[in-house]
Amino acid sequence: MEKIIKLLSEIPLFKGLTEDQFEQIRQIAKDRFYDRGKTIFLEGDQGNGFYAVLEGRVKIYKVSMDGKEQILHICGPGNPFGEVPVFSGENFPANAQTLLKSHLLFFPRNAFVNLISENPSLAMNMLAFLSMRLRQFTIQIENLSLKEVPGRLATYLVYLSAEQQSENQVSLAISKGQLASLLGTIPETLSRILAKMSSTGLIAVNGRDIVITDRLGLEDLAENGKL
Amino acid sequence: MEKIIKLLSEIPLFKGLTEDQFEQIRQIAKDRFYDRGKTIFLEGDQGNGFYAVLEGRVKIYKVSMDGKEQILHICGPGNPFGEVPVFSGENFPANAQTLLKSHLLFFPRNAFVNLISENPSLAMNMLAFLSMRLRQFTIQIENLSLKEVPGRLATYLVYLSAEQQSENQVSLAISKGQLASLLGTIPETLSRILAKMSSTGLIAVNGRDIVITDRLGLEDLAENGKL
DNA sequence: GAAGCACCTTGACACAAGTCAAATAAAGGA
DNA sequence: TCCTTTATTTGACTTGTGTCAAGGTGCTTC
Repeated sequence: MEKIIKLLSEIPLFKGLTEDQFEQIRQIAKDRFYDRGKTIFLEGDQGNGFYAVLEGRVKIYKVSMDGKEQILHICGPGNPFGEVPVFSGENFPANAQTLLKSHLLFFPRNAFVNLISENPSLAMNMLAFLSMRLRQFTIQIENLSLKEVPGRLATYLVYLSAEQQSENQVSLAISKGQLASLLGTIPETLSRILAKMSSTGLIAVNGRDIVITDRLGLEDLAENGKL
Repeated sequence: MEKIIKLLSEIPLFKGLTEDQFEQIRQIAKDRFYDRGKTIFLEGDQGNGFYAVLEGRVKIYKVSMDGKEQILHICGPGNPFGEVPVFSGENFPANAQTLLKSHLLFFPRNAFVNLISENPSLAMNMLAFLSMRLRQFTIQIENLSLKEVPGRLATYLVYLSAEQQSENQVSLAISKGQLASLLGTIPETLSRILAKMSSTGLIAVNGRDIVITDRLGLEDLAENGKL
C-alpha cells in the first residue's frame, strides 16, 4: 500500500499535496489491471470517474465510420486520462485502450469531486492539467491542419528527442502503425516518408530506433511543415 | 455598472454564483473595447489574464509559416477565451483577433486565481468549462483527421441548425473565407463544395443564408464524412 | 525448423484538395 | 452615386496522400 502512495506522488496532477491529502486520494482510488489490447472505455460510455496510468501504456483515440483511427494521446505512467466527463457531466468523448499490460488507478467521480471542492490546491492542479491538455490539442490541430505529414513526423521526432534527452538518438515507444495513427495518416504513407527522410539524409532508421543525422534540417522541416 | 453585473450573470462560466461572488468578480474585471479586426493577443505572448466577450465576436486561430490560418474557435457574447495560460502558467497557445467591434472583459490572472481558490463553486465551473473545450477540440481533431471537407461542412451546418433552432434555415455568422479557415480548408475549395452540395440538392445557398433541402442526406454526409 | 501471423515496405494508381490566375460580385468610403 | 477594396466564384493544373494489391521481415508457437 505504501507503494501506491509513492506512485501517487509521482503523478504530476498530485504534485505538492500534503501527506494527508495523499492519504485521502489513496482511499478513493481503486486498482484496475488490464492485459494488452483491452478496451477501457468507448466513446459515448458514461463516465463515472477517471483513470491514471501507474504502469503500462494507454491510447486515447477516435474512430471513423469506415474504421480509420486517430490517436489523440498516448498515456504512460503518471498520466491521467478520461477526466472530461468528471467535470462536464457527459459521456467520454473518445475511446481508451491499453497498448501494453497495464496497472491503472480509477478515481470515482463523486468522491473525487468532493476532494477537489475541499482542496483548492488539488483544484488548481487539475485546472493546470486540463489547460496543458488544451495546449497540446491546439498543437495537434495546428499540425493536422497546417502541416503535411513530413512536417508532422519531423515535429514528433524533435519532440521525442527533447523528451528522451538523448542527443540525436530516439526510439519509438509505439509501433509505426500506431505512430501513423497518431500523426493522422496511414502506415503506407508513414513508411514512404521515413524512407524519403532517410534517403535525404535527415535521419537513419533501424526498426524502432531512429538517429537524427541532420538536426537543423529536421527542425526546419518541423517548423515549415513542408518539403 | 449594474449592466455589467447583469451581463456577467449571462456568462455560463459564472452560472450559479451568489450575488456576493458576482460583486467580487465585477471588482476585478476590466472593460476593454476593440474595433473590428484588432489583435487582442498573439501566440507566444505572455498571458496575464483571460477575457470574456460581452458584445461582438472574436476568433482564436493559429497561423502557419506560409500564412495559412486555422481557426480554433469563434467566441461570441458570453464566451471566455485565453484562459489556458492562467492555469498552465505559460504563453498563449494561439492568436486572438476581433471579427467585429467588441466589448470585452479582462480578468487579471492573480486576482482571478485568488477568487478561484476561495470559491470552490467557481473552480468547479472553470473545470467544467475547460472540459467542454477539451471535448470540442476532440471533435475538431476528429473532423480534421477523419472527415473530408464536405463532411466537415455538413457537420457544421447540422450543428448550426441545431444551435439556431431554425428548422432548416441557417445563416452564417462569419464570412465564407473565415468558415473555410474554421473547417481547415481554403475559400476556393469551400466555394466549390457549396456549389456541388447545391447542385446535388442537399442545400440552397443565398449569400450567408443557407436552406437545408435534404436534411437526411446532409446528416448522412456529416456522419460518414465522405461522398 | 516449419508454419503462422502481425507488422512493415513497395509499387501502380486514383482522387481530394491545394495553387495560380482571372473574372465577377459585394461591401464600404468619399 | 461612383470608386476602391475586399470577398467570392470559376477554370486549368499540380501534388500530397489515400487505396488496392503484393511481397518482405521478424517473431512466436507447435
